[in-house]
Amino acid sequence: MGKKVTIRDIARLAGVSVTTVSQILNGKGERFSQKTRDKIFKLRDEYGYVPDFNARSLILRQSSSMIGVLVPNISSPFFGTFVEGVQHVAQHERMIPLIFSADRNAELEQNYLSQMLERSIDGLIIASATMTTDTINRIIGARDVPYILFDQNYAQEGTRVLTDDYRGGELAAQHLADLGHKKIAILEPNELSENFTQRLTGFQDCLRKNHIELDVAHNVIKAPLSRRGGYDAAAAVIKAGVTAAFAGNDDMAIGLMRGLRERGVKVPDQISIMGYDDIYLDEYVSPQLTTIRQPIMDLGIGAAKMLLNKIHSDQEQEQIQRFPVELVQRQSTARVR
Amino acid sequence: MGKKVTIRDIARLAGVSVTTVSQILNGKGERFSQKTRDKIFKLRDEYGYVPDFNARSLILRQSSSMIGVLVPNISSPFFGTFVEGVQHVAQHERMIPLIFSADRNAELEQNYLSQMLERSIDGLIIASATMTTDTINRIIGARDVPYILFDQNYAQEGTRVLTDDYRGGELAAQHLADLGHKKIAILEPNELSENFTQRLTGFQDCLRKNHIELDVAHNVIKAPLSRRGGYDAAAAVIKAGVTAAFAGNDDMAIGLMRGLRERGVKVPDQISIMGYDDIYLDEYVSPQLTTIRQPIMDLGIGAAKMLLNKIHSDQEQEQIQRFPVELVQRQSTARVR
DNA sequence: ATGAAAGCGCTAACAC
DNA sequence: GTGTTAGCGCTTTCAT
Repeated sequence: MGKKVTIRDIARLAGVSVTTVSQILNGKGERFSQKTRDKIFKLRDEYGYVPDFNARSLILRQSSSMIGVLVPNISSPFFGTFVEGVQHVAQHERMIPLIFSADRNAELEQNYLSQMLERSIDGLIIASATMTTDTINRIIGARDVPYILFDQNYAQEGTRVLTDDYRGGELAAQHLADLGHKKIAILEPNELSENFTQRLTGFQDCLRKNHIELDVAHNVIKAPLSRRGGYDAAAAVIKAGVTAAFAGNDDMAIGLMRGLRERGVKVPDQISIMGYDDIYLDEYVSPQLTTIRQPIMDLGIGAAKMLLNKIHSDQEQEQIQRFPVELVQRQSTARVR
Repeated sequence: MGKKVTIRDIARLAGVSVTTVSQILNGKGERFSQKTRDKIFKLRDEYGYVPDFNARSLILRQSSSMIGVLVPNISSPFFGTFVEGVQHVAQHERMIPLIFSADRNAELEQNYLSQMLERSIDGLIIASATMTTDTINRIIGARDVPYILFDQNYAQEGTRVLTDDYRGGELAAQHLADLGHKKIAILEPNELSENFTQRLTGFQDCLRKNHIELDVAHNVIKAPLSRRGGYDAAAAVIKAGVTAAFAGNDDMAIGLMRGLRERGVKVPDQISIMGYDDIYLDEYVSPQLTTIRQPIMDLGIGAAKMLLNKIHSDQEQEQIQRFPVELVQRQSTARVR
């Protein structure tokens, strides 16, 4: 790496003290002669001197100015967009986001979490598929690191950004009910994180209100929350003999549509499909996907702002920021016939 | 934030010296009595003591163990997947990737670059849409930070991972030629980065070999490299009266297909569409997209490995790692009629 | 078995 | 105008 040049090297080379160099280079050099100043700057450029980040932050007791972001899957449109929102806010405050994609792997998640903590991160945004608040708190330990929960969590407490999942479920159910569907299937993940529980409760409550019975034994289909998961569940959906299906998220819905297409089932003519999230792809698949929109980018922005706020104000109090959802009606749902 | 507990606090609390604490906590405490050791560990847990990262790396002269990754757009399937590849390798070596999505914004890119450099990053992977190697070198300055170039760069030099873009262009052209297409349009971005130049040269050379004329004046359509860009270019493609179009990347192709669909043009019956990249969506759109496959995840893995290698071995020598491309034939292309 | 002391590279009171 | 000095929190050599 080539030995690093230190402030002392520069001082020696210039025949001045380190103070002089330090002050001048930090823009506090008014009191030094122009000649000295020029010399120092010249030397710095010549030798490519850069202050050691560690030494500097050690003495200035700066925070690391880093926030951690833990998501299941950065290459998904949903989390990719979310992260862009976070990054946008962070950049604004010259905070660096450490982004980790842990692929729903518990060990990896905890691993990343520890690594971030070691680096004395200022705060965390966690969309963990596996960790409970207990686990998180245990790893954080006595450190005073604020965190914001988001999306897939097994938590009913803690500061977090939420969307109105119950309402989202209702909107979806009402939409299908309005179209006259009576036989409806649900695709949901094996482990129900809090947001899914809400969403499904809203969905089922609303069906009931419309006097529609959900055949829980046959029409609640478990599948991974992914395109692949939806794709593989196509057979089960067909077998269920339903006229509509509500997928856990858009990825899943898009996979399901592909699976149905390959089996010769027409969407929405034979089966209506609803997703959830409103990822940017929805408009590009065919038929365009009807879904419940979450303001994904805003969620990222909101989470980041909330976290920064918490970092700066140091208030213990639990906060919850709630975002609205809405029905986005496109082409994958139609009146039953 | 709560005052941080230092090693001295622990030492004082335990009634021992800082040496004792340091040694024991760093697993070099064999020489101390079991009783002391227990006491120290207990105190650490009780007070949540964690060594200060800066102080520690200052004295241990550790590197930051961070690598920077600069991409145009983290929420795109292409770069998302690439980044996952990078992260995979980094994790393995306990390196932390700093991931920045700069949205093809020159100022932002340089900003991020500086920020990373300030934090004495160990190396960089740059898929910059705007910076030349000159700009990069200028910002890096005298620092000895290795970097790997990737994808969109205006560079014909420097250590980098490449795919055989010329060959990819050829494969695409040959495929369309084989299907009997004579009237072909190209969708390309306004600024041609090196990989695009190669790709298009390969494409055109191959057309020529097949005695197909490309009407450069009308059938080379400029559009942003995005779904939106492709979507908006649909009218121009129709107007060009071609039987096939080769889009700059899959995102663009997917947008284009949507645009054509909305205008009642059937793909591939009326117009065949080819993309480039083989992002994971290609199989989920309808018709499934024919494309030239780049091994995206492998590129990420390769770039990261190469960078780590360069960081550790400190060799100046320019290296190039080349990855193969291949034709993936799906449903968006068909024999002309 | 334990500790004193030096020093990593830097900044900032406080001299001179 | 410029330098001396005292740390920041930590690890490590070398005594004791």
